[in-house]
Amino acid sequence: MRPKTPVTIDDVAAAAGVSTATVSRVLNRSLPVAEATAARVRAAADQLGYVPQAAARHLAQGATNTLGLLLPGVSDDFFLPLVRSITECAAEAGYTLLIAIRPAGRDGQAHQLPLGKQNTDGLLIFDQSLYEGELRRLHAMGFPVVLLYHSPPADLSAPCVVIENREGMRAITEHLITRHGRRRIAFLRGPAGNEDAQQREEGYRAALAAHGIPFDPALVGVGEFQEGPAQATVAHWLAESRSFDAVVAGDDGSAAGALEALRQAGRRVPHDVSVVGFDDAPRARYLSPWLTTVRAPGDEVGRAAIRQLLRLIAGQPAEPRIVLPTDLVIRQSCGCP
Amino acid sequence: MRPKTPVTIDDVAAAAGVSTATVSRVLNRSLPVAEATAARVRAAADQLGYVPQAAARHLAQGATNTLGLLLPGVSDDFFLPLVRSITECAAEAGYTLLIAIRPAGRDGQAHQLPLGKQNTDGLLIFDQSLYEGELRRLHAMGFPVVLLYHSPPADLSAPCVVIENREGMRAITEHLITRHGRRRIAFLRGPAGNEDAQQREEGYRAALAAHGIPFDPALVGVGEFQEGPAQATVAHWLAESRSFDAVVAGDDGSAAGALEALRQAGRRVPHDVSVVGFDDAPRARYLSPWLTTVRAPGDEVGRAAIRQLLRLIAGQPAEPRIVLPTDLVIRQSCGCP
DNA sequence: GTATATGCTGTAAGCGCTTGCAGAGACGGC
DNA sequence: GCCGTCTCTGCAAGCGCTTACAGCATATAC
Repeated sequence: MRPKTPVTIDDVAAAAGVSTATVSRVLNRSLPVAEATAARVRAAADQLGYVPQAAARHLAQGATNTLGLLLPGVSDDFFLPLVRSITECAAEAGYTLLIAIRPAGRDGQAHQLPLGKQNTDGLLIFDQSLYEGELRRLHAMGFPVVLLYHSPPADLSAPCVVIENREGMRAITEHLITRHGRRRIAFLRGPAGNEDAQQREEGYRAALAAHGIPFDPALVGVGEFQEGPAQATVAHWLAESRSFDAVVAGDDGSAAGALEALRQAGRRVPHDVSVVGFDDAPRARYLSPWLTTVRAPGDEVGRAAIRQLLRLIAGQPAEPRIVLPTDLVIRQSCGCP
Repeated sequence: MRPKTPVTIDDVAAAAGVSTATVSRVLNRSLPVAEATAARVRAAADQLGYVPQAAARHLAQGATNTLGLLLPGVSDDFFLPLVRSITECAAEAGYTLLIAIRPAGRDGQAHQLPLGKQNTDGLLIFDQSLYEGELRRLHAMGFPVVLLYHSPPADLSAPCVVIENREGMRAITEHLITRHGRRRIAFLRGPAGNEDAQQREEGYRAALAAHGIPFDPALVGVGEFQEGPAQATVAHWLAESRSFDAVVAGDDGSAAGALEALRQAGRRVPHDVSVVGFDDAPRARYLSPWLTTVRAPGDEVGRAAIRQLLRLIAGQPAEPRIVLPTDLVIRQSCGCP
C-alpha cells in the first residue's frame, strides 16, 4: 500500500505530451510510432525512471510472462545444472522464472500448489506423483505443463522430458562386469514408486541377466536417493559380512553414502569394492575417489523442457515425450585408472 | 491470450448467489461474512476450481506479495542452504519468491535488472557491486532492499546481513598455528574488490601477526573463490617448490582446488599440508579429507534477511546491519583426528 | 412503538496497462 | 482539386480483483 509507483505510464505520457497508448506502443514496439515521438517518449520514460508495473501489464495482456518451476527441494546439488539452464532459457525467451519448492513435510495437499494456474503461463513440474490431482485439473483446463524426469500418469497426455535411465544403468553395470570382472554387484535402489528408481533397477537387472549373473535379493537394499539411508544400508551389509565386490547406487547421493560406509569399514574403493552412481551431480567430482557415474544431462533436460513449454504456450503441439540419452562418465571409483 | 481463466470471481459470485465483494471477503477473510454465506461461497469456488488471478489481485492491492532474490549464479552449492531458507521463510510469511540469476557475462547493464521495482514488494540482493546504480535508484525511491553478505556503499543506508568473516578466518588460521604448529601458511584470496575476500584476508593476516609470523607475499595467491584458479595457483607454487605447510583458502571452492593440486602432486593432506576453507558449503563434507572450515550460516542469513525485508515492507525500521557469528567446523583436513 | 447501534452484503470506483477502433493529416492518382 | 490510402495517434473500454461507502436487516435500548 505504500506509494511504490510514483511514476505510471500516465506520467510518462504527460511528460512526453502524448497519450498513454502511444507510450505503451513505443515501449513494447507493438505498433509503429514516428521516430521523433518515440524518442520523446523514451526520453521521458528514462528521465522519470519509469518501470512498467508487471501486474497491470499482465492483467491487461492476459498473460503473465512467467514460467513456474516446481521442485521437490533444493537441498541436492543435483538440481543445480537443471535450475541454471532453465533460468537461462526462460530469460532468453523473455520469461521470468518463478521457482517454487515443495514445503518439506506437506506431502498431499494438492490445493496448496504454490504457483499455479492463473499465476504463470506454464509450469515445469519436477515432482513425481505429487500434486497429481492438481496436474489433472491443470491439464484438463488446457494449461501448459511439462513434466521433468518423469512420465505423466497413463491416462494423461502431458508432455514430458525424461532420460534413458534404464540404458544408462545397464551400461554402467555392464562396465563393472566386463571391464572390472565384478560379479557380486549390490544395488541401492531409489524410493519406491519413483519412476527413475524403477527404471534404473531394471537396467541393473538387465545387465546382470545379460551376463548370466543371477539376481540376488540379498544384494539389493534401500538407498532412497539419499546419502544417509544408503550409508546405513551398506554399513549393515558390512556388519553382516555380506560379500559383494561392487555397489551400484541409484544416484550419486546414495553412492556418497556407500563410499562413506566403505571408508569407515576400512574397505578400499575401488580396490576392494567398486562403487558407481547415477546423475553426475556436481558432487561426483568431489567424492573420493572420483565417482564413476552416468550423466543425466540436467542442462539439456531443462532446455528441452522450456522449448516444449513455450510451444505449448504458443498453442503449438509439443512432443509427447522426449527421451534424452545418458552417457557413462568413467572416473575412478569403478576401478578405471 | 488463450482462455486461461475460464473461471473468474464473477463466476463464483454468480454460482453462490452473492456479489463479487463477498466472494473476495470470504476468500481473503478480510471482513466477517455470515458463516452460511461463506460456506456457500467456498463450495462454489471449490466446485468451479476457482483460483484467483494473481495479477489482478496485485493490481488492485497495490502489492505483489512477491519477494525478489537476486543471485550472481547458481553454480555453487554454497547457495543451496541460503536459497532453501529464504524460500521457506518467504513462504511462511505468505510471499512468493522470485529468484533471478544474473545472466552470465553481462556485468554492467544496470538497467536489465531482471526483477525489480514494481514487480516485487522487496528485494534481497546477493550481488556485490553489481547493479549499484539500480540499487541507488531503488533506495532513493524507498524501495525495500536488503543486502546479503555485503555492505552497502558508504553513502547508502540499505540494511544488510553479513557474517563475521574476519573473526572466522582469524580463528581458523590461529587453529592451524596453535593446534597444528603450522608456520608457513599460504593464503588463497578471493576476487579483488569483494568484501568477504577482503575481510577474510584481514583475518588471516591478523592471526599471523598475533603469533609473530611475518606476512609473506609469496604465500598469497589467486583463489577467486573458485576451484580452477585455486588449483592452478597451488599447482604453480608446488612446481616452483615454494614451501608451505598449510593452505588457508578463501572459500571452500578454492579449498577444493588446493586439495586437488596437492593430491596430484602427491602431497598428503593433512599430513604434509593442512588445508582449510570457509563457508562450510555442502561439498565440504564430500572433499577428501573432510574439510575443516568456517561455517557461514547461510540459513540464518536467509532468515534474518527475510525478517528485515518484511520489516521494511511493513514500513518499520530495520536493523541497519546484522552481523552473524561464524564458527569453526573442525574436520580432518587441518590435521585434527 | 420509535430511535440507535450492529452485522452483513451489495454497488461501484478504481488499480495501471493494453488494444480495437476511429480520427486526423499527408500523400498520390485520377 | 477531390477522394481513396496509408501512417500515425488518441479515445476509451476493459483485464479481474479489492475496498471504501452506502444500504438493508435485525438486534438493542429507550
